[in-house]
Amino acid sequence: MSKNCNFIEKLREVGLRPTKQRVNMCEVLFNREKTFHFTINDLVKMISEKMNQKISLATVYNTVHAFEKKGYLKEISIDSHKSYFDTNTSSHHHFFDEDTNELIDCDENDIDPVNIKKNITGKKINSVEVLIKVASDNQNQK
Amino acid sequence: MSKNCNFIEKLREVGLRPTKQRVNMCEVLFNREKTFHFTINDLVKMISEKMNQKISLATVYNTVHAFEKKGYLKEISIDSHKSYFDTNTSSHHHFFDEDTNELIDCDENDIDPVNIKKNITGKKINSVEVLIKVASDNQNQK
DNA sequence: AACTACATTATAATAATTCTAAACTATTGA
DNA sequence: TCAATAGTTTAGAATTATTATAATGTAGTT
Repeated sequence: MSKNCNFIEKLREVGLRPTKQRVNMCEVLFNREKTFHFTINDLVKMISEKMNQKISLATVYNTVHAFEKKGYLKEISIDSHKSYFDTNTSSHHHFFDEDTNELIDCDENDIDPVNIKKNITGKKINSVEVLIKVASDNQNQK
Repeated sequence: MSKNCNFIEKLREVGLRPTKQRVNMCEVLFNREKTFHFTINDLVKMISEKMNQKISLATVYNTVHAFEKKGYLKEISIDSHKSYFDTNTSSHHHFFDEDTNELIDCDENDIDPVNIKKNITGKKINSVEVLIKVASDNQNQK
């Protein structure tokens, strides 16, 4: 399990103690080919399964927020009831499939760079995010 | 108060009964020069002041959602803790000032149209929204 | 091994939103 | 005009999501 060691190192690098829960969470979140989008609920289930034992909800919240603060995760808010986290923390955009409630990364080729011509005076742009909501062609939207 | 009559008509048009609460809410929301951005909490306060009496929280939620469903309001979600409503329901983009927690409409001249080159197969685009988070130039972001 | 600081946990507390059912009101049409 | 009725408002309860608490546990250091 040299991957585990990787995660232990990575956690240490950002000043997070590599506890059993955090390493397991890393396995679930980052040991994948593709970017991963999830809700807290999704994650609790997956980690419990992976660890084969309960994990405290509070721990998942704490750890997700710790990862977010350290730049391992990014929050993507769809509406007041749907908040996702994304393991891809680079600047990129999203499709949201309203039929399946699935969040999908935009590929660089999917969308041209957003051209902001005029910014608020005296302010610096911290992020630019595009959210494209899609749904089945043959049914009513929303 | 011919404005009231306007609101009464508009409510009727979309099949909402023009109750005292709804008309007052319309006054607060739509009787303005500029687009208006607000949270539910903001709104409860403003309506109570306007009516000079309490309005039930449940009514505000109900009515905001009714207005949203009928296309009078649009929800803009910043993150899981900050959800705004916008009286400008046309397709447009936003700046979000992280210093002041203020949501600001992008003018058409502020940003070029977003060019989506490749959509999810078999899906129709329902909306495209850009959110530009800004903050003071001279202090740390986030 | 033992100390210390940080993490985890179950549970309680808080906050945001929705539900409920009783009271109320706008609309309809006799 | 007035009663019937269907939709609306309300306070408060219920639900859900998230955060706080404080006791226990664990990683890192000596």
